[in-house]
Amino acid sequence: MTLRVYNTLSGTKEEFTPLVPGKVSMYVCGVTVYDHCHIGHARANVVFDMIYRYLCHAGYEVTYVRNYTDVDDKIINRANQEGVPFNVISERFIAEFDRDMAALGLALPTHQPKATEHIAEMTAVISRLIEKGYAYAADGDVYFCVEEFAPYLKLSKRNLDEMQAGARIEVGEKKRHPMDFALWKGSKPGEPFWESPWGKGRPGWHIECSAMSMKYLGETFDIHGGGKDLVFPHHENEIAQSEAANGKPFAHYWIHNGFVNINAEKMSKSLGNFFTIKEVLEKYDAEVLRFFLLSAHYRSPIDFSDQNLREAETGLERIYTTLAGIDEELAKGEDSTAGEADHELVGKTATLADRFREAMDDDFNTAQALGFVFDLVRSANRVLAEGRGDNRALLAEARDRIREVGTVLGIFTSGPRAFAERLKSRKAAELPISPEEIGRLIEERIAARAARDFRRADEIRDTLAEQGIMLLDSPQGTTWKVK
RNA sequence: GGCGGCGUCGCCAAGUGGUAAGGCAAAGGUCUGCAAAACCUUUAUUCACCGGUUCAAAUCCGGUCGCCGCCUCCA
Repeated sequence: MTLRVYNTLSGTKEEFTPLVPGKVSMYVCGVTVYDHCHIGHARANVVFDMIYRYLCHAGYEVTYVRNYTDVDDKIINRANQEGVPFNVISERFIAEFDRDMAALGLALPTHQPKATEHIAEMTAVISRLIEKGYAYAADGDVYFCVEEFAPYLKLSKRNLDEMQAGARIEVGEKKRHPMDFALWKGSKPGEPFWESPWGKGRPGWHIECSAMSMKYLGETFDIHGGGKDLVFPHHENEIAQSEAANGKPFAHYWIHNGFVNINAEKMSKSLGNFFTIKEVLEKYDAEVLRFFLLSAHYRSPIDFSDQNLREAETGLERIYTTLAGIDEELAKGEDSTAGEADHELVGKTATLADRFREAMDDDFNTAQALGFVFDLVRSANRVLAEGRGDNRALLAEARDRIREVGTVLGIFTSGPRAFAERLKSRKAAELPISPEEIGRLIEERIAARAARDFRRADEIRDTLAEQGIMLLDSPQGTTWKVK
């Protein structure tokens, strides 16, 4: 089975055929670095990280480019508010972005170009557009002439007349057509600027992606991605600039991820209903967040709520519990006897990689892929519960298959014990009782149980339970966890 | 107003022509001094509603209702 990808351009799933066999070139729009990232940014970046990892896993040599938009109105505004140069703001939030992405366990893209380091490439594209009659300079600004580019709006599937009827467009006096967009903006006093054939100024938003993708990936490349909200105008304008300048197709496959919602409404800065990545990571483990984001298909909206995050946490814990159980079983040694291998577990283990690939080949269906993992987990748990000391090699195999899937999705990457400890210490910090006090009560209970004073033992269990602590008895002793 | 998407068990979520994955929650059982975890069993004859096409539809077509997104910066 071959990879099939939903292409926004055609509106259908298409078989994925890269330009150069065995290689994939992919450009994803990064962030404008003027503030901390929110969960919506987390989703977009986790989704494309997953796609990147899967393409690599599928054997492609992938060149992945993700940019930083480090000059723009919002950055300048913030810099003015704080009374600092714009690059102080952009550098600060580039560092914050990098920190957030590292916390989420993202692989680094091949290239992470910054707009301000590619001004020359941009002015070159703009000059070419003017020469070809697709753009015009007007009093220090340069605009793209949308009427000159016939396929304009082919990605968002609109038409110019209707867009105008919508009439929320400001008719810039320098523009010939109200939909024309800026390639270059003449700088006002106090704004950062670069020299150009049209005077001092700075690039428009869209041109950086055209120029940088061309530099790192060529005039035509395979995949261009970003959030759904970038379809219009950003990606539409990129297509116009690049295809007009080069006379060649731009990106072949356009992939857009769905939004993160809060109460079924889009999370966004303007609505003010957003959570930053840092806020969420104070409450939930990064792997839990990642698991949650991948538990729905990347194009569907996903609703962010405490309940959903907690469910994701419980689900992920279930998988880790199994991995821990397998490790414990294996610690007991080799297969005890040459017993018969459990048929179901053999089957589920042997087919996981294929089923995973099938799900992922169908437009990166991570939700289905995780369902298959849970299938195998249940089989493994059954064998574990049956105390099959004769199936250890098989259990080890199952664990390795689960881990393999996890590597591609960027989850199950911790040791099971480390994961459990992380969750525990995170939750313990919110408890009304100290771990020392819990330990003391556990000791007391052990003594009570040894004396068969079950009444006192249960009293202690109940007291702790009231404070959200569950005691777990096992032959190895008593441990506790936070519920 | 234009364009696009969605509506599947109490909740989350796969499934896009062949007779409803998976997770969470819930109930019963096994295990346990009692618990927890884990295992086993149960939980949608039905996929917003109404028509139509088909041997066959959650999946295709038409209509209705509801929700959301884009059309302005936005992942």
